[in-house]
Amino acid sequence: MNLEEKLKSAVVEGIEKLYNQKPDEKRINFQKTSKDFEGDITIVVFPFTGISKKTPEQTANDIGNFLKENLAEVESFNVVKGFLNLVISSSFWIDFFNTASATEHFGFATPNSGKTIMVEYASPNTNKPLHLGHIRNILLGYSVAEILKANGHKVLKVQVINDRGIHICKSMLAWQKWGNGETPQTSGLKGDKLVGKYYVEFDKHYKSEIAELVAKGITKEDAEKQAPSMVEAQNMLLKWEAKDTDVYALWEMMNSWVYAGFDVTYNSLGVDFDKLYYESQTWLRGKDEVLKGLEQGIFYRKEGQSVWVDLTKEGLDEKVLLRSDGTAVYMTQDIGTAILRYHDFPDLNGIVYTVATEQDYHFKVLFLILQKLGFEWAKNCYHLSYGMVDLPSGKMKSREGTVVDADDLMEEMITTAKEISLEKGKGEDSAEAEELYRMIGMSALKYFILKVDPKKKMLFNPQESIDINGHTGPFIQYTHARIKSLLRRADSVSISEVNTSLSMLPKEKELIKLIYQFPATLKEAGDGYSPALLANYIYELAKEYNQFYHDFPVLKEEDKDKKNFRLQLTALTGKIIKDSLRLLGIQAPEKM
RNA sequence: GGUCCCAUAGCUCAGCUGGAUAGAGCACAGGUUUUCUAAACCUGCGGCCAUUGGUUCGAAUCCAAUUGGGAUCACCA
Repeated sequence: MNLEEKLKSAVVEGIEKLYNQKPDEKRINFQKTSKDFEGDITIVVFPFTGISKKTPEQTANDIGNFLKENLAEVESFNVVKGFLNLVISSSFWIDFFNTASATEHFGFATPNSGKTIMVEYASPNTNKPLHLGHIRNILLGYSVAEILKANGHKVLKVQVINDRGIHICKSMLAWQKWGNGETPQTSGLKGDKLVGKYYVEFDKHYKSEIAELVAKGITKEDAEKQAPSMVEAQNMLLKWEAKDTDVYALWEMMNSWVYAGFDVTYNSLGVDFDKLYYESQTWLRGKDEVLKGLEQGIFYRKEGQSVWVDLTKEGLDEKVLLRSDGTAVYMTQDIGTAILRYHDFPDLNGIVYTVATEQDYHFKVLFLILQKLGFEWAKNCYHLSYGMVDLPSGKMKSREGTVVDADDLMEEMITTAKEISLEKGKGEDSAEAEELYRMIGMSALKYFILKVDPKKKMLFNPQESIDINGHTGPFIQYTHARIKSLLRRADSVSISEVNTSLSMLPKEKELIKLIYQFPATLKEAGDGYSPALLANYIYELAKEYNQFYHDFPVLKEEDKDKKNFRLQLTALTGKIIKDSLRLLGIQAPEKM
């Protein structure tokens, strides 16, 4: 039983004894005591004045007295208006501290003690390189997965690769016509960049063809359909669906280039996957499921043989699931993929889809359809919807070329980290130093993105993101490095359990209280799929530690017990920072 | 037009299920080094929490309307 639970049941008991009436447990809430008053935990007693029939002050005093007499942890209390401020005994805090220090990964739940959850993230198209938007997706998905693991769940990281469709054919066609056999090896380009180049190439030709046709007096709409490039691309798609050997071989070759390119980016980002789903392998399954639903009368046909689902009762629209020519739409594939996943992993307790907020409607519909099809598990599917990343210049538009390329961005971050280090006179010319610049640059980028509430859209200002002071990843890394440096110097000192009678300084107690909140914060971050909660927490912790570090000696403290205590406090803080950073996908250097 | 999301300091963001005088960082002005990493720490400056009404002991937080911004509503993906 933790402190809050103990307090809660004691408050219930106390109110019952004092006023002969049971209070509503939900109305008992605790909060941190404001800095302006003495105390650790505050109970708001306004809700109980109805029961006590006394003034808030008297009620608070009654309850305070009861708690003080009946709970060893409550050392004293004071009352300000309707606020009952409790002072928790320092022996409680030290006891807690000793246990936490002795725990391997303090705050983490026992591995595999919870549910099995699949987290989907990244899921790019294969015709364009990854950009800043993908970075937010990837960092979020990865971090959520790691946080869920830390909360004891078994997690499967997956992505679905959109490797099928007309867009791929466009790149293929352009490469065939104008590529002269160029490969990543001969061009020196990353595979995804090379394929992306031909996608752009296609678009260029396509547009000029349209312009030509329009000049001849054809409407724009018709021109878009008649343009020779488009007709050819569509033919290619038909050939692909018929598994034409040549087209298939080309498709496989170019996809392999893209995957190799993506892998490089994933590697730089430090993320991984347990399983990949390819749409080319799942799209047919979706068709089957839709046809089954049609037989069961869940869906219906419209004129022209297209298949639809009616969601008007749910306040949504009608949605097409199969075109009149029988081909699949996006939704069809997603239905198939979801069902396949539960087939692959029967013990799955939920799927988290990390997909941009633009698709809120799509996922609402998807989950509804799955429920209509009778899949109970659909209610455990969650759309982790994240906001767009805007630039100071406005929105990112791939068509307008205002996209921030993922690889370029990372490189720039690392270069800047190096420049700053050199400016500060901390640079040196070694492989080790290069690795450090990489860690710092990447942490600036990752923290900048992860500290923002996923649901909210965010502004990505390149200059601020590269910042290393203040509320940033490097600041937290620095705190960790500082801690490590201190501990290195202390390695000859034996660390032993702290005596509960030791008197703590306010700053030390503040640190312990903050550490006390770590498990709850980690749990909230998991339950709410929000790395931002964790990110903001470690910033607080790092800041609190830095203040402590600045004001009080650790190694130079002469009192042996105090020195031991401070060393352990330092060690525990360092462990929590390191563990938390890892959950955010950020490395914690030993030196900076 | 329907539906959904958002609005907090000059800028970027915190503020958990309603609780005490709304917090950080950046920017700006200044200060701290014979002592464990100054990528640190401290002080100052900065707010009608978009507006209006409601709910109640109590609202940045809940409800409604208004204004401004964004997303979405394809036999696209």
